[in-house]
Amino acid sequence: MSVRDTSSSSDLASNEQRPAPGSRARRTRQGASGDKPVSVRDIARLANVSVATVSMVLNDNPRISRATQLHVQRIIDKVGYRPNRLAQSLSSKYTQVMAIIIPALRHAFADAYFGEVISGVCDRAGKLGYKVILEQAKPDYIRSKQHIEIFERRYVDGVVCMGVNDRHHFLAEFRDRQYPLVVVDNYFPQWDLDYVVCDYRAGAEQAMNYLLQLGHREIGLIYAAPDIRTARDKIEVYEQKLRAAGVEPVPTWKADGKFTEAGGAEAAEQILTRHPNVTALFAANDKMAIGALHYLNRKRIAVPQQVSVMGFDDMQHAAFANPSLTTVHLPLYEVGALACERLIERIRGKTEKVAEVLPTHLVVRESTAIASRLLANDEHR
Amino acid sequence: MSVRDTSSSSDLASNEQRPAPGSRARRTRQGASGDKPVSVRDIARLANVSVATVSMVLNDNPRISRATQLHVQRIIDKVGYRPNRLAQSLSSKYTQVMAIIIPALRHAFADAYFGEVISGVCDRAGKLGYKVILEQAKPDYIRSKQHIEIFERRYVDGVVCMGVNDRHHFLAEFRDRQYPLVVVDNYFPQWDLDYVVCDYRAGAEQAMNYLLQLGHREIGLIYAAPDIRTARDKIEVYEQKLRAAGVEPVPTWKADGKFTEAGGAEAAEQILTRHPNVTALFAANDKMAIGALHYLNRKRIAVPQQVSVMGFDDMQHAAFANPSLTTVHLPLYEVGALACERLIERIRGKTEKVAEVLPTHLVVRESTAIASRLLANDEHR
DNA sequence: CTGAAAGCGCTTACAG
DNA sequence: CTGAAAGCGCTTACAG
Repeated sequence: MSVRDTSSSSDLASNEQRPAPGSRARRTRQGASGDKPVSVRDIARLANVSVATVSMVLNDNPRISRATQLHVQRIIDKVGYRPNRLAQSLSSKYTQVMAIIIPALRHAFADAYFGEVISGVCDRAGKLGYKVILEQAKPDYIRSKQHIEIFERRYVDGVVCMGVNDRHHFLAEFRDRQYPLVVVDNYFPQWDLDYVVCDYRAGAEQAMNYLLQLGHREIGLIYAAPDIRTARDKIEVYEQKLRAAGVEPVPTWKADGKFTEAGGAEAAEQILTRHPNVTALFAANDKMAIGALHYLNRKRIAVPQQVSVMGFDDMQHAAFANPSLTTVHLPLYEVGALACERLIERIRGKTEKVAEVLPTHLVVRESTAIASRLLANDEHR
Repeated sequence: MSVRDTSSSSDLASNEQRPAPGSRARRTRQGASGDKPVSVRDIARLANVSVATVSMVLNDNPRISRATQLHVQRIIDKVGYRPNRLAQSLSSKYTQVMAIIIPALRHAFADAYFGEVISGVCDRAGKLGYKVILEQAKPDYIRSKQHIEIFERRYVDGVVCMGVNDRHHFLAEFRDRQYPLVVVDNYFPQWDLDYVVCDYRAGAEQAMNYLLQLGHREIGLIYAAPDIRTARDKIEVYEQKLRAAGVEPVPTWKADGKFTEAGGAEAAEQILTRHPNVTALFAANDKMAIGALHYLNRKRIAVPQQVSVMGFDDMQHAAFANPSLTTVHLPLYEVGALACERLIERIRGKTEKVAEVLPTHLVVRESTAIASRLLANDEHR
């Protein structure tokens, strides 16, 4: 016992003077200038305290006296010491990293919808001291359990999932393993997951109320992705609102636009070919609405004089469509930021269920007008 | 000496039977089910080999015999063992993580331009076993040296920088410290940095050649960000090409559109108000071109009959503008993917300078036509 | 070809 | 309030 004590304290003493025994020529990369980066041990030596004390100063441990705190901090600042995060994470329970998981869409990040949410997540994460990694959940990513691996291999403390639908059963695996997860802009009554979402029902109501008030009755719906709960909400509200206005919705007033411009154009064509008396098109996102505008322009159908077009999302370019797009504004940036914040609270042990719904509002621009059948003159406006 | 040996081997022996001494009730979080995750030691025990051997199997070390390799691998697979990446990174030199740094634009990620590049980086990184973190380089991010910190604190092995301009002096700091860096879609003759870029000069030439061939002579330029080298390239080519065609460019044919739709609309207004005889507008990106289209539509100036509009970038929505936009296609996804790949090679020790230039091509759509002054009838097309 | 040991740079009970 | 020691889970010379 005493022998070990002696040997280890002599080891320690020698550490003060020169590099530890085994570390002679290892690791030459740090800073590429060849010098080893400064460590807790260096600070401890300079400050004449133990490494434990330095560590506690670093972590604002209240057990450290104000005097020591200041003394050690001054040295840390002077030397410009930065604790190695890998070592911190290995010792502590946390990596201070979260992942944004988004499914495998072609060039997914090029979509302004996701981009807005990502911006919100990243900004808030940065403010709260977290890093964000980006994960694309392609089918074989899930199959090979890589979404679980990022937790098991200690890459992240939690995940934020966006663009997910009802068939993404992998979401339930996070819950089963108690890995912190917040779903963004969607919700899953069947799986009991935390979520932060825009109020899609209210948004759809605002859109439909406005179109109905303008006198539209035969209203087409360009929907998409019925395997997404919030997307179904829009469809349901559309039908409910028509019925409430005394109009029985015709099934073929609807067409799937797949959330793309091309899909929106095709859907508009389908609906208007089958029902030339439709006076308004409600698209479930701005991209499809812009696709519809494109089709209508090409067919020389005047917007909004002959057909009104209503978008959804209020992406930045909606204001610069020709004509500019009336749409429903979604607080996507805020949704991302809030999801990030709630996730961090979960990681830190908060147990209350997260179920936030943020309000939307209508933005009236130039693609909507009074229903043409109410006017003597189609050219009006 | 013999005392230490004895005591440590008895420690070791006891480790085989039960958790290590100090680890009694620590770390209860892993998997939240309470059980400690399996480690190299567990695998070593199960396979009857040393942890060194397991580690070497994990790292495909060729010194391990084929038989042991297979034997250990089978056990790893059976148990579903996943090495802790934090521990791996702490021991080895690499984190297998790279950062994408992009400057502080409002909701930066919502821009399709950046999104395309990011998609390329992420896809390629995933294939090569790297994770990607997102960093926004706001002014005080740089001021507080956080871009250096991600290296010093061992968050990342390298960075890819996009959206940077000549005043971003922090780029040189990466080079000075020999931190791996690849600049995406821009280049810095003054700083000797690795880069992967689209051929902006060739792209601008394709655009100008086409407009000139259509008979346009008084061509407006909606430029932006002259502090970006590739953006200046477009301006230079525009002037060179005009002169080569015998036209002396008038300074006020140019206006700054700030790379936004609103800026593009304003720039178009400025140019056409001052020079009503301008027959074509060349915008340095699609967003500004769409802003210009918006202004022209509003002013009832027919595109392309009265004024042609040329974009740049070929973003997805360019095809759905009204009218659809003639533009220059940029291989942004490929640029991102290649930058990622070259960065990883750099991280792994390759020393050759990276200076890749990827080709662009013209995409002719409906926003351009023969110069109106050449036609008797302005309504033609 | 394989093993024992030291080390990576932190944090955290534990003891005082 | 502070220090000594063990531990986090890997990798890597070094020795055989």
